[in-house]
Amino acid sequence: MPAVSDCINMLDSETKAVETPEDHAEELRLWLRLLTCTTLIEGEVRGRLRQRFDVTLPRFDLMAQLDKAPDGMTLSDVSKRMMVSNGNVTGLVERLVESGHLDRRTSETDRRVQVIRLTKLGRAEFRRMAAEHEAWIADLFADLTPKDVRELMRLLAKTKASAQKSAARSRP
Amino acid sequence: MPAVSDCINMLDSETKAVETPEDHAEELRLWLRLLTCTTLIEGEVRGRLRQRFDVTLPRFDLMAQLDKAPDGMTLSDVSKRMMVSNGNVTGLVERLVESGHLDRRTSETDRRVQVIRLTKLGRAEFRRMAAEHEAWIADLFADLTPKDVRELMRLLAKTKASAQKSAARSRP
DNA sequence: GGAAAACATTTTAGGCTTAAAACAATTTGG
DNA sequence: CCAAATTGTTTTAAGCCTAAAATGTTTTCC
Repeated sequence: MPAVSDCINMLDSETKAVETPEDHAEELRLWLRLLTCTTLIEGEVRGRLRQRFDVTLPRFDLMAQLDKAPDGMTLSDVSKRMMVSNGNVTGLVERLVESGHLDRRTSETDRRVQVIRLTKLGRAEFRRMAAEHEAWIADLFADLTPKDVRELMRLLAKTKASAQKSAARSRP
Repeated sequence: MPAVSDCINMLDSETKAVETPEDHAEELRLWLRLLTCTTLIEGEVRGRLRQRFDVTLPRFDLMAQLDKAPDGMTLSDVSKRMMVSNGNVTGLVERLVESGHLDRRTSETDRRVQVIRLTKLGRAEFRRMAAEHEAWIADLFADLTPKDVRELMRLLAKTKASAQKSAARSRP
C-alpha cells in the first residue's frame, strides 16, 4: 500500500495537465493578431467601397464570386464559397436583384435550384469597382516584400489546413 | 514636330499605368487567404462558444477586454480596442448588464463617461470559458511549429503596420 | 464668462448574419 | 413504386454592426 505522500504525488502528476494547463499564450496572441489584421483591412475596404461606390462589402464580395462564374452559380455554391449561411445569401441576392445587378432564375433541370448571374449592369459596375479595389489591396500590403508575400501565403495555407483539420476533428 | 507614330508611342508610354495596370494579383490572393483563415477560425470559435456555453462571440470578446481591466473601461476604450462602432458597444453592454455579467456606472469625475466592469458572475463565467477557448485556439493552430508561429507573428505585425500606414494615407 | 469646439454616448435607420425550423423537390433503397 | 432521407432554398427570430445624426457634457480659447 502506497504511503500518503505517494498518493499525493500520483494525484499531482496525473492531474498535472488539468492543474497546470499547457501554455498556449503564443497561439492566442497569434490568433488575436490575425484577427486584428483582418478587421483592420476589412474595415478599410468596407469604408472605401461605401464612400467611393456606395456599395457594401458583402454585395461586392457576392458580385466578385459571380464575376468568376459567367455561367452563374447556385445559391448553395455562393454560400459555400463565401462561407456564410444560406439565409444570408437569400437576402443579399434579393437586394441585388432588386437593384438590377443580378439575374435570378430557377434551374430547368432541378426546380429546387436558383441560378444567379451578374446582369450587364452588374458586371460593368463590378469591373469598375474591382480595378480600384485591387489597387487598395496593393496599397494596404505595400510594405511587404514579394518574399514576405510568398512566406505569408505559405504560412496561411498551413494555418488554413490546420484549422480545417481541427474543425473536422470537432464534429466527426 | 514629332511624327504621328511618336505621338502614339508617347501616349502609350504616358498612360501605361492606366492602360496596363500593374499586376497585384498576388496581394489580392494573399488578402483572400487571410480572410479565409480568419473566417474559418472565427466561425469555428463562434460555433463552439454557442454550443458549449450558449454565448455569442462578441459578448465573449467584450468580456475578454474587461477581464484584462480590473478597474473597468469606458465604452470608448472598449470600442477602440474591439475595433467596432460606438453604437455597437452600447447594445452589447446593454444586453450583458441585463444578464448580470456587467456592471455599468457613470463616472463621478466626468458625467459623459460610462465605466463598465465584469461582475463577479461575469468574471467567473468568463474565466471558465476562456480556459476552453485557449485550448480550442491551440488546437486550431496545432499544425504550426513554434517557428511558424513566430514567423507569422512577425509577418502579421508587418502587415498590420503596412495597413495602418495605408489607412492613414487615405484620410489625411 | 461664454461661445465654439471637442468628446462620450445613445439613437436611428438600414443592412448583415446566424441557427434553426419550415418548405419544396429530388434521390435513394427497400 | 413509394416512403424515407437528402438537398436547396426560404423564413423566422434574435442579435450584430455600421454610419450618421442627435444629445448631453466638458474643454478650449478668446
